[in-house]
Amino acid sequence: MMERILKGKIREAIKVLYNSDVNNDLIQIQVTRKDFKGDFTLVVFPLLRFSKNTPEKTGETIGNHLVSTFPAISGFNVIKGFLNLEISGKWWTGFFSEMASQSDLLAKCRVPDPEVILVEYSSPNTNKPLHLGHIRNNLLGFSLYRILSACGHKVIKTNIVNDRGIHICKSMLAWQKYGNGETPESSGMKGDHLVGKYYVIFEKEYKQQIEALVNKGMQEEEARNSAPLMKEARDMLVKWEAGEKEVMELWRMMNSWVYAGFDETYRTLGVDFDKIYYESDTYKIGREIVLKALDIKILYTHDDSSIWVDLSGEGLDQKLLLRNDGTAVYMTQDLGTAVLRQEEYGFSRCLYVVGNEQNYHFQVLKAVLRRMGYRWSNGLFHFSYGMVELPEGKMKSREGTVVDADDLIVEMKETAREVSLELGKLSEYSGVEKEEIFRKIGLGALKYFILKVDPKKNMTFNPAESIDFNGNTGPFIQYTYARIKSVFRKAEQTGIEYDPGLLGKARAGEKEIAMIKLLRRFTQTVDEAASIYSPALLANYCYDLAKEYNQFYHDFSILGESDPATRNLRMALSKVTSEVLSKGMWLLGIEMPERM
RNA sequence: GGUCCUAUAGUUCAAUGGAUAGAACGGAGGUUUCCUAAACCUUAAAUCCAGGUUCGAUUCCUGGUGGGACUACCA
Repeated sequence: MMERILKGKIREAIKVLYNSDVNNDLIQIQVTRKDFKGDFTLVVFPLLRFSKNTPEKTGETIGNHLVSTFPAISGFNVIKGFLNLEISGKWWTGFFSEMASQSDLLAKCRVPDPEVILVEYSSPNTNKPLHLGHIRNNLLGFSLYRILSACGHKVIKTNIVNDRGIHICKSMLAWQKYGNGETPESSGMKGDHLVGKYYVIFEKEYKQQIEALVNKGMQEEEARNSAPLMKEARDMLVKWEAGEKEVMELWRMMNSWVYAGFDETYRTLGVDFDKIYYESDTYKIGREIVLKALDIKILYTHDDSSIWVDLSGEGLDQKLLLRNDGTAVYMTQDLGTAVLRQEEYGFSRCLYVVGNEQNYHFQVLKAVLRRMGYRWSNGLFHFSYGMVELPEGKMKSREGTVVDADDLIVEMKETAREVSLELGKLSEYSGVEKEEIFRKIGLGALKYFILKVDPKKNMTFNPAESIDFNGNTGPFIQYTYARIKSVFRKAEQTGIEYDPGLLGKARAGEKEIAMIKLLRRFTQTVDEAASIYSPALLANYCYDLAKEYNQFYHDFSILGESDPATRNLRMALSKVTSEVLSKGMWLLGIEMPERM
């Protein structure tokens, strides 16, 4: 790594010039900004205390010393307090030959001490289909999995399905009353959508009952509780918890419909899981640990015998962990899931990909586990991401403003088809091939749009405008890739061969060196994306690289270049760029079409 | 009330405490006998306010203001 070498040389230089030992933190090396001459920049301000001189003089002195002692540095200039070091073209081409010959681009990213890391993502409710918010969740979770795996960690993708509770009973009850035995087969509906339909029917009927009661003079609060449908739903939950046969069978049947539907969505989205947990299993474990903790006086009971934890010492509140009837709440099952996972995998880190609306929940979860003495709770990390909002505000299922995941994916593919057919570049390909290309482009646009944004920020999705295929978009990067592939097809046709052996002989021009510099940043970007959990970093890197390559492609002929060494260099640059783009996008879960 | 997140061109997004705050879309204008114009080039346009720390602040700290979330015996 050039930065590290430079740091060492500069340390030596300061030792010799000023007879001082410098802390590494004070040697700040950065990539030289565009518009300035040079490759790496040393910020000299922090070193003035050693030189006891002006920034200009200090830069000058260090620059001169470096040029005379380190051959890779071919020159320098000092502007204000910035020492811009110029690295010789030979060093760059040398670096690039090495990179071009490497079979595994990510080899440098492997950490010396791999960890076992669990990533929990998706976490759907089984009473309604997935929506745009879940898409962000799934894409982030899956991409984190790929990025952390690329760094050599053993990463386990898990999903926790919220498959129990009153909300599930609502769909079940509505289906029982109004469904007339409708099934996914009989209706032709996707299972999760069918179940979601009955959830909506329940809410509609329930609302009518409340209104009727209020009109008879009842208070709204009371009406809400005494509406017949709600009573029936509660009865059903009691029966479910008691394991009553009929209810369990209905529950299993409708759940199986939902899971089949989810599986389809996951498949089209290109995400999967190594291990799926069900809340209906883990809440029992949660109950046990809560009772155990009560025995050793970590928790306390209220007058009504419900069980609580007092976290006011940690700046949090009291929190209920088990109801007075012994039934579990959300926190109970998450405690159980965490403990179960630790037993099964012995993870050192567990990432919860869950929206920022649950920040408080995860603070409490961690605090309770710590209180209970689980050391590994330190490794729990809430990967808190922002909401996806519509231009008119938050998505609300009650107001029907939810963007359905399946619909959106279909629309994306359709738009890709329209754009593509209009451009008319694919006429020679078969229907199947074309469909595959449309799919990759449509999904690529959607995925990139979501992943390029800093995860912790809320983002806006405008159905009419957000999905573009020009500019800073997935298809832009895919297009760059497809063009490179096209160059190599052309090379094959015309019999131009790429000869890596000639790389050493090429002299790189300014633009070629710019490309090399950018390519060099790939592994650093992967490392950083892993350490700060940010796929967005990688997405933006891929864009920068594609942008740079497009300029290069526009300004220079690759195959048309007559000098064999230069042509080879340009071909190598194209090849490595395509590999980096493809690998980078792969880390985001985005596929690349060979042509478009 | 308390806690957390957030505020950058008209819009959607960038910027390890560093130089002249980058892109894209949209606006205005231009490039195609040449490896894919889903591209490339030119151009106008922005750091919420007030303090503080620093040689240097969009970035860190404090206080405001605006937006969002949480503060459920829902999940």
